[in-house]
Amino acid sequence: MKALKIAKSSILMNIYERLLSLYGPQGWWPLINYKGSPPTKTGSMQGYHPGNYDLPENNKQIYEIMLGAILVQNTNWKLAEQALLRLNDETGIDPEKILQLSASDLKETIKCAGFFNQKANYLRNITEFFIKLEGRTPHRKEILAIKGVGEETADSILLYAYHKPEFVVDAYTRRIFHYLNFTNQKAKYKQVKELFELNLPEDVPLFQEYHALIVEHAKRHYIKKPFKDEALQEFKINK
DNA sequence: AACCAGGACGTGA
DNA sequence: TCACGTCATGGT
Repeated sequence: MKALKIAKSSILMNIYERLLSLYGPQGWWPLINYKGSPPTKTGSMQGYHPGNYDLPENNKQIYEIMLGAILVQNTNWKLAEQALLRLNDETGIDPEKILQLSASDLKETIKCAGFFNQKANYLRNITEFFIKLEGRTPHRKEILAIKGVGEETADSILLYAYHKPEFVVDAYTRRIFHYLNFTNQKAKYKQVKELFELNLPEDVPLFQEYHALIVEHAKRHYIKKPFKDEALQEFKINK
């Protein structure tokens, strides 16, 4: 049992190193309010602040990560970012000003990111939450209690905005590690999360970069079926 | 022209 | 608990 755990740990690190050497640091979480960051697209070697794991550097950036985490739900970052930039134009990412926007204005502003009716509500929910925090770091349960925040979004906020060692599991993570036979399709969120958290050192920059690399890798090899993934073929578990 | 995107929620079984 | 349906725009 312990031997298996060590082996898995080693393989997970090898996969990480492989992805990192393939794509380089991704510069997550992308921040528009980051001086010296040209608003370009994310992706391999195109992140906003690759290799900088000290962000966010202020409360506004924490709030920006929260907004982005909602906006990017079930859409791509390019569109979420457009919505974020428009919100920035209108409010400067000021929570009070965002609450002052009318519902219709808010919806119109974020329309490009899809699901704008519910996301407008979710943005308000998380904005009220953020204001009430008054700079305090929230617990996972508190964040999960916000309507519009599920497990992935909560972990994204904790990992990238608050540097908490919570591994983020998204659809891509499931897809890759199911393909490699590390998890089954129907594994619950917590199970997949623990595959990483129990077999990797509790290292925030590692968790941040790993998740970002998974997304980049999946975009390249796990969109069209059947999946091939020659880059990680050697790590596939035979069963 | 279907299919997909860095999900979450409500519902009925 | 769980399997589905729903939410919606934009890119390929």
